[in-house]
Amino acid sequence: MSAAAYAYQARLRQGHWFSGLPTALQEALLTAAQVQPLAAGQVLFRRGDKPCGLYAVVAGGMRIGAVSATGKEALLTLVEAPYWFGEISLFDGQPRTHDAFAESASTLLWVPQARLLTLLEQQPQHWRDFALLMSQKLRLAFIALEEMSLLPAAPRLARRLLLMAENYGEGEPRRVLHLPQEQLALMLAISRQTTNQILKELEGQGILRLTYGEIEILDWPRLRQAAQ
Amino acid sequence: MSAAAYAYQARLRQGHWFSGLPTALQEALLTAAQVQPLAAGQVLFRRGDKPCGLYAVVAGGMRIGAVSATGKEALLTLVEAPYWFGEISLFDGQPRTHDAFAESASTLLWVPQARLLTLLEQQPQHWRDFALLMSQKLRLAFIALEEMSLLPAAPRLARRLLLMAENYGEGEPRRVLHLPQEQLALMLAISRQTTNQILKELEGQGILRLTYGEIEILDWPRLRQAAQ
DNA sequence: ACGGCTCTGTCAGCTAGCCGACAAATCGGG
DNA sequence: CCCGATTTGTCGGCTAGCTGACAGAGCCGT
Repeated sequence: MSAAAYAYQARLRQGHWFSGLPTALQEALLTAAQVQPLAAGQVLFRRGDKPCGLYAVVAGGMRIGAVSATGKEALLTLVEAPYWFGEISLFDGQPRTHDAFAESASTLLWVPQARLLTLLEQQPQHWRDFALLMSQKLRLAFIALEEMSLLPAAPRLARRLLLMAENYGEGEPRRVLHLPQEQLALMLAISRQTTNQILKELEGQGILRLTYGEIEILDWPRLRQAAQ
Repeated sequence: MSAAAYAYQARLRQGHWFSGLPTALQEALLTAAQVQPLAAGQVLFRRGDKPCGLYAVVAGGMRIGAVSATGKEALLTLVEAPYWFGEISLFDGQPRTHDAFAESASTLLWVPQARLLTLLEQQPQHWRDFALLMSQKLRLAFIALEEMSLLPAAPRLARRLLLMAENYGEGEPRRVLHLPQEQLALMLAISRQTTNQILKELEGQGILRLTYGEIEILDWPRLRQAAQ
């Protein structure tokens, strides 16, 4: 359809999942995709919304989380390019599990649900390829659940930093994480104050450098060590 | 192959996932399945094991969990008939995420990996049906993660009791849960003592009845209320 | 019916991490 | 360049839930 999506082909190929797809499916996705720009803070979908298709972050970043009945926020992840999400509702047709909104001005590729389903009707073997996305997330979720019950706050924080720096396995490692400590706290389910305390401790050891709204990783091996 | 698996057809049809499958796939699964009895405590697979196929509990119960490097155990779930598990490794071919062993003397149906893959090569549209299993688990994992960060121990425990009584959405609700408080504690990542305290509190309110190794649900509406 | 095992019930500290509060630093817009 | 908003840094008090310990109760094999 819109050839505009092809502009991001190279960026997407840096991702683990996309680059592992058969070329024909890569092509089909790009053909079906539409470019969707988002302003900072703009909502893409909310928990409970109807399925609307699959998305890829190609620029900027998305916050995926949920707000509880009592107003407390649980942040699941903060993802950057090249990262695909939204596949659960593709499979089961059930409502969205989370809220998604742009962390900063961002660009997404959007593959509408109907086009995906048409594609999959013609090429049903690709269901497996999309399921692969889900299996990655299920593995990550299991790991997170387990760490939550077994590890104290400090190593959990270190692990999360490493995971985010590697964009959850997609893309190249980044040295600088652009996120406020408050949001990191929400992801780890620890308070902002405790988060700050642990970060300061790591900075004191020369492992991190903290600046306004940013965390820079200075010493990867020792950060890995702090993650146990 | 072995017609023995057909003996459990009716039991499996009580499950949400299996009963929703196309009849042809139900048949194919039963044909491909082998009956596998397990003694109490017997290990089915361990974290890190190679993929070996898909399993269904048809009698007894399985404990799914993992032991950390430091020896602490995190129990993910305790599942009873009719419940299917083991599908993640089917999709990505990666090692098992958890340990699985029989809670009591149990009977499983085992559909070997190779047979499944052959079946899926011939009927690739069924990849979606298996992915549905995964989507259910991912949704449950997300809910668990969120509750862990947002809810205090007591409502979390109440929710888990309800979930287990409904066997995680599969099968009919059961009034009596046969599990020691210690195991419930491991699932919720709270201590055995705290678990006991909360249970006693609920018993005092007439919501539960506690006996040796068992928890009986007396008042469903009020348990739901205690779960917020 | 006895002894060992598992499970429950309940103490009394202890402590990790929460909460509220507030000052200081940084950033962006008019 | 100034003002308001956001973020960081750091208190001190509080408390939910942990740890360890131990008694009693139910169950199972011999």
